[in-house]
Amino acid sequence: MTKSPGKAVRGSTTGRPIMVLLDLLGQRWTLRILWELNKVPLSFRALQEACGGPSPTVLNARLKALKAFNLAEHSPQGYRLTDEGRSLGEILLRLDAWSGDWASGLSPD
Amino acid sequence: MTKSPGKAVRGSTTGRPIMVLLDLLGQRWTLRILWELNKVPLSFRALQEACGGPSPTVLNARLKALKAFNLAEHSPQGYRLTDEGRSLGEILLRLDAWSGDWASGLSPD
DNA sequence: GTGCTCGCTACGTTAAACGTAGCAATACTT
DNA sequence: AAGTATTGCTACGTTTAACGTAGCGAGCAC
Repeated sequence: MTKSPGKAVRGSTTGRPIMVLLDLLGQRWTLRILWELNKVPLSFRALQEACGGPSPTVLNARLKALKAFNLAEHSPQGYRLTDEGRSLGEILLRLDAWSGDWASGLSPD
Repeated sequence: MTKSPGKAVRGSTTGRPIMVLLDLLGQRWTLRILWELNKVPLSFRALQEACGGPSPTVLNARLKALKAFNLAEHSPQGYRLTDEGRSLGEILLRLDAWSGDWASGLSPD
């Protein structure tokens, strides 16, 4: 069974796109994979290393999901984000910017 | 041990804020909790229901983390986002907007 | 007191992720 | 052509995260 907007996901039966997205991004490694691929295309093994060593089992599962959702694809140059994936990646860059301010407010040195 | 920017997290030993953030948001229910609290403050039990029924064990663990990271707090009106939490919530609204376009591109009816 | 809701904690069970091993396919080397 | 390396995985037994139900102590309502 392939999850997609319109179908039920963990914690929501409505299948609203945002719920599907939150469910997808809430799975371990998904955000990190998007983050890494947003910087540069990587081979399976290179991606695994860049992420800090998730098991190939999970990595493959996540890549499968990202491909099914048209966010990533497997090119000759390795795995990379699609156009849609890159537009999502831009939001991740905002998270990065945000996290800087956030960190400087926490546990001040 | 309390994780915080500067300390190691799953998949990263550097403790860069973005890594801490991706780790936090990549835990199940965290994004959803932020999403719900970004709309309206909720009591523990109401939040649990709004999220679609995560176990109280996990919910409490997430709330603990969000409080430790100064993203949420427990007010007399229930759990709610801090100022910082709300600024993160704004980025989630962007995710919502993005997900609309994303969904319309997937599996066209 | 009786009965509510509230914020949890306990605890046994299921599901997700781990880590190591290894295989088939292609590419590179000599 | 034969050997070596790399790539993209799959298999599988183990550990960790999340589940789900039960229930407790505190506070308020009547």
